Amino acid sequence: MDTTIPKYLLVEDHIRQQIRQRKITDRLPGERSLANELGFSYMTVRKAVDNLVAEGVLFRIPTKGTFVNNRQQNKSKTRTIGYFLDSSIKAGLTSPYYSLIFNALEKEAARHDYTLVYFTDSETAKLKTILGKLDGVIASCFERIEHYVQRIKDRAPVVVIDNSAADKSIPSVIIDNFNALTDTMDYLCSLGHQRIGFMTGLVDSDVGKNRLGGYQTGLTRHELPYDETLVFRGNYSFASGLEGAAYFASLAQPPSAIVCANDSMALGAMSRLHQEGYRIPEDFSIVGFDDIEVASQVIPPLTTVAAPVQEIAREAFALLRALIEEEVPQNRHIALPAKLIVRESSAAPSGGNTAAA
Amino acid sequence: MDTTIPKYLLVEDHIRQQIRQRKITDRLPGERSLANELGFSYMTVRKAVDNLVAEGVLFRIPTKGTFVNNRQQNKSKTRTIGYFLDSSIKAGLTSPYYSLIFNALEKEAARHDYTLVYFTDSETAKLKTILGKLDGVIASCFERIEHYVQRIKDRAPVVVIDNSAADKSIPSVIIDNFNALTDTMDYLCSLGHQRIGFMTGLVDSDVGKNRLGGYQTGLTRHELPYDETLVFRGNYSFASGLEGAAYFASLAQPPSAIVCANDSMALGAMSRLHQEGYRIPEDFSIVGFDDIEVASQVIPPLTTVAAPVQEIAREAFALLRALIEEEVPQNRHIALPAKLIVRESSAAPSGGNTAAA
DNA sequence: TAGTTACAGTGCTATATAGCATTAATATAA
DNA sequence: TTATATTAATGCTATATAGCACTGTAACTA
Repeated sequence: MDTTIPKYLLVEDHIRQQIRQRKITDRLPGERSLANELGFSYMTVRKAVDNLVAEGVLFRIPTKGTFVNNRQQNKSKTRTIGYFLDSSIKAGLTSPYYSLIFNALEKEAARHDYTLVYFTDSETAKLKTILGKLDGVIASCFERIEHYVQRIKDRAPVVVIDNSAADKSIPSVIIDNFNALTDTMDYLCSLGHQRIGFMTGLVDSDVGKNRLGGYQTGLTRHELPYDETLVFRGNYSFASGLEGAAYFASLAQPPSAIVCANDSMALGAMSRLHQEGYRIPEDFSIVGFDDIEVASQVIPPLTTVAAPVQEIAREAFALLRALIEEEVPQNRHIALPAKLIVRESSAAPSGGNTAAA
Repeated sequence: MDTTIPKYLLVEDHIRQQIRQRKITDRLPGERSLANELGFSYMTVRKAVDNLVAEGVLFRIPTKGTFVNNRQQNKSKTRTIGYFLDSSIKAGLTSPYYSLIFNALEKEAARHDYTLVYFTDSETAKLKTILGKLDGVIASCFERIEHYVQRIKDRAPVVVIDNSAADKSIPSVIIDNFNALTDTMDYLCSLGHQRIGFMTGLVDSDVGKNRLGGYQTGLTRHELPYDETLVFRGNYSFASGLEGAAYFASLAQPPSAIVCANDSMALGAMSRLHQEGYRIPEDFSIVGFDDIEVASQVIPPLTTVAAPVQEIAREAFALLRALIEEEVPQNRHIALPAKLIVRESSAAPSGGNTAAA
């Protein structure tokens, strides 16, 4: 979000990819033609090549060309694996959800006698240092998955969780967000809600898209119209939950229920609605997603979809182990169901529009 | 024989010589001024400096300058340091405070070209594996500091933060909790509060003791009696904040202000009091500790003591670096002041008992 | 006095351009 | 055929310039 990727890194990644895909096996195109081809300036491409040479990926023979260095590293088993969190969600450590994930992963690692270490985004040089000490990596990336993962992949096996890369060769473990949301909609409709608001997360990511998609499909399944004014674009933060709630409350026809793409926003929404004198669930039913620790403690306890963190950890770890052992996993892409947990923040609408049961 | 020496090599040699002759001992002139001084272009000088940085002769701190790397290479081998979090507060990753700390540490590490890795409690065998890959460790331990630290100490230098060990040879960086609390009490008393409740954290630890001690001393300074019923034993969790608030509200003579040993409890307290129909700050003034992210976002924004996380990170890192380089730090125990940030969750008591200013 | 704003300095990225040295292939000349 | 020049391609060095992001400080304002 804030960090724009330097172009020379893009070029590096591109070259790496070409090598990985065997499109380049020995000699690279000349620096100038590469520059033309990619649309970057000569000096930029040169810098990228320089770096790769420094890394040992490539080597140069003056007047002849630049070549791929084909000798491989030996992989040593350190029995340590890393959990990587994209810096764009590094504040994500603040996000209680990632704490759940981390704890679950650690538990799983301990069970298999692995040690888990957490690290986050850093420059390639440091990444190299770290990866040399790890057998494998489990990564949470929101955006630019490929950017990160490709760089890691050269050094260690990777499994992505909670998101999936366009490059389908990268194994992933995700939540079935779509069906979790249609379930939520089924539940709310069965209570009689007919105007249901949705507070999105970051809709660039798969997670965001699928939760929104589940909401929309849920509406159509129950023959409810899709109303743009009932969708608020949040960003997963408590603060945006506050905003969103204020927005919904200000509508001429406010919804009777608000579905939030995560718990932090749901808590923010409850806080704001409370403050403005509304009662929950009488005036608004609130539903979250993740089931973070406070969700069950807050008053009223939050109805939310429980992310199956332990299962995610288990599957991700199993996948990673297979990759480390150079086995071929049966299934490289796993989607896990998530279950709605009904607590007290949701109820039938009191506005009297109780419909079908 | 006729091979002309590249200018950037001349520049490199020049810089090397300056360092050797002690004409440059720490900070280099800026790249631009160096270019002017030597009569070469900026990019040429930059290339020379780039190379020296890659060699490890120099290191850069963006926005600050470029510096001579005086440390011997063999001391710090991995340029990776660990942040250890006692498993008793491992849920602490859930605790937003430790996220703040972690982020601050990482920033500081990056600035000195170190990589930070997070790990937590595990058996000695694994601890050994990890420590072999680290140059040093910064540790947060609540209980049994010695237990953990001694085991780490054999393998790598350690600095403890937010707590101090009985063994005074272990360096530590802590917050001046005591004075932070007396400041808080001064503030509340100046508003006219005379019955002030305190919600403790875990009182086994230094942190817990000193915050409680500051509260008590604050009372006596303002000639207020120490009343056991006004002290609730919490455990830093949101849930115990809920409990504590319920307890205070149930008293025959409830306090007009509640000081909480951290923000999570303060948020829990606000939630509960809200729920029971009390207004904040009219019925209860609430003060927290830490200044976590949501503290400023919640309604009403929370008055709290801001933990100086960036300073903690800076000092801890400086101490650790000294230990890694086997220098003798001037001061092995550092206490940093924390500042009260007044927001809207605190005000003069409305009960009419406004006393001395 | 305390908070805010503006600015200057730092390193970082990016591009355009110009010419050098070396090599291999090709064309030309003996 | 052999030798020599030409040419194009490679990587390498060098400079000028423009703007970004971050940070600490100095000046300003409330």
